[in-house]
Amino acid sequence: MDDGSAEHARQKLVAGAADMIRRRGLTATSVRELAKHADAPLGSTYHYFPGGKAQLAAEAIAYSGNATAAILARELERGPLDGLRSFLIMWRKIVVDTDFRAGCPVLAVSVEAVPEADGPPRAAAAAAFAQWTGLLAGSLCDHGAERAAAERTATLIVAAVEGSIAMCRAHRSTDPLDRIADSLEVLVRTATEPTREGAS
Amino acid sequence: MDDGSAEHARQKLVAGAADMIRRRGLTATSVRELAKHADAPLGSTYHYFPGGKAQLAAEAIAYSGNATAAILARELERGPLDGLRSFLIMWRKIVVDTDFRAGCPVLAVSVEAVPEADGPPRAAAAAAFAQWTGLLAGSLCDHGAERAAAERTATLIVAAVEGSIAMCRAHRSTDPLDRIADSLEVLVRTATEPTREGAS
DNA sequence: GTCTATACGAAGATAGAC
DNA sequence: GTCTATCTTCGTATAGAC
Repeated sequence: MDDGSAEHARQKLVAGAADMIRRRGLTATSVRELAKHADAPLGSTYHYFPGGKAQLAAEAIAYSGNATAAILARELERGPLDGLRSFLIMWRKIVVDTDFRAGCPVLAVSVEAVPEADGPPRAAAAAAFAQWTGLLAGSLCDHGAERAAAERTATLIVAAVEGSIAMCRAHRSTDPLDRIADSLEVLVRTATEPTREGAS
Repeated sequence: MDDGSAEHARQKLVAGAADMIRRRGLTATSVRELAKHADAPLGSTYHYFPGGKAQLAAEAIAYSGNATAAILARELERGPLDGLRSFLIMWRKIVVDTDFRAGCPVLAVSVEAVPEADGPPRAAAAAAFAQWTGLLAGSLCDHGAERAAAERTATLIVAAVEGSIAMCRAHRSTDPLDRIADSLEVLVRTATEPTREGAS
């Protein structure tokens, strides 16, 4: 039973790290405050994560990336267009619900070339981006898109969404996210109906 | 002549801040190291920038945003497509020349909701994004695009470029930036030739 | 195995010597 | 006006008591 609560405490730290990185970025996320927020002693943090902050960050990024990928994969089952829309709505909800104070932890880690962010955390960020891009590209391929075009479109979607999340936070407005929606939908339609043969 | 060298020292601090924020983000950029890098005593920093780190950061963001805008405006004179290409090449050069260790300082500030980043720095970031988007949208309008479509396309370009810069850093590869290029060019062509009437 | 107490350095900012 | 020396707080990480 200790296993259960111990793993729970560990998980709480990872989830808390993801949330804090999402808001402040990695450097501004202190292990101290993280432990306090998770009601865990500071020492426990280094017991669960011998690799220190870097390990904690890497697991937080992987956790967050996988959670997003799971939702994306589920929504993509209804087709690439529905997947795209859900993806946009999901991020929109995060920035709105936090009054533009939170964004994407994967993005945050990717723009901080601090020693502790290199290595595991950066690798986890790259894996998350690759996972999301791969899911989108796969769905586009499944719906008639050519391989190369699918990868290009998927990359553009991920890049545009990430960039617009940051722009929304800077502007304290959802306009950037809302404005890219239409163009991305057009791109998805174009990619999945290359010859415009009148698919459903 | 003291004016000249004093202003030079000030400018050196601003440029150094922009460079450091570009690489590490705002939180990991210390005023101490900044002063050392600019060969200025720590006290001088607070003499030039009474507002402390926040003021320094805000000026660094504005400086960087204006520099980018100046280049973008110049290249856009040859048309939106040439402007887009130059924009992409410019960012590509930054990430490649620094071995993927530097990105966009405006983006970095936008994803760090730390107290010192709110206020002036965040406002400067929003202004930079708005300036770039405005320049692109204006050029698209000048070349036949409708107002709303121009703004959507311009926003998508800025968002996609910013996002792909972060992805390039995470992957340590220029693939993301290279992959979005084609799609963005198609979007610009579509926006400026809405009825496909065979413009020059 | 868990956690308190602490080591050690660096952060932002300032006071006061030149 | 310029800058050195310092104050205070907070960072990561650990040692050693329970």
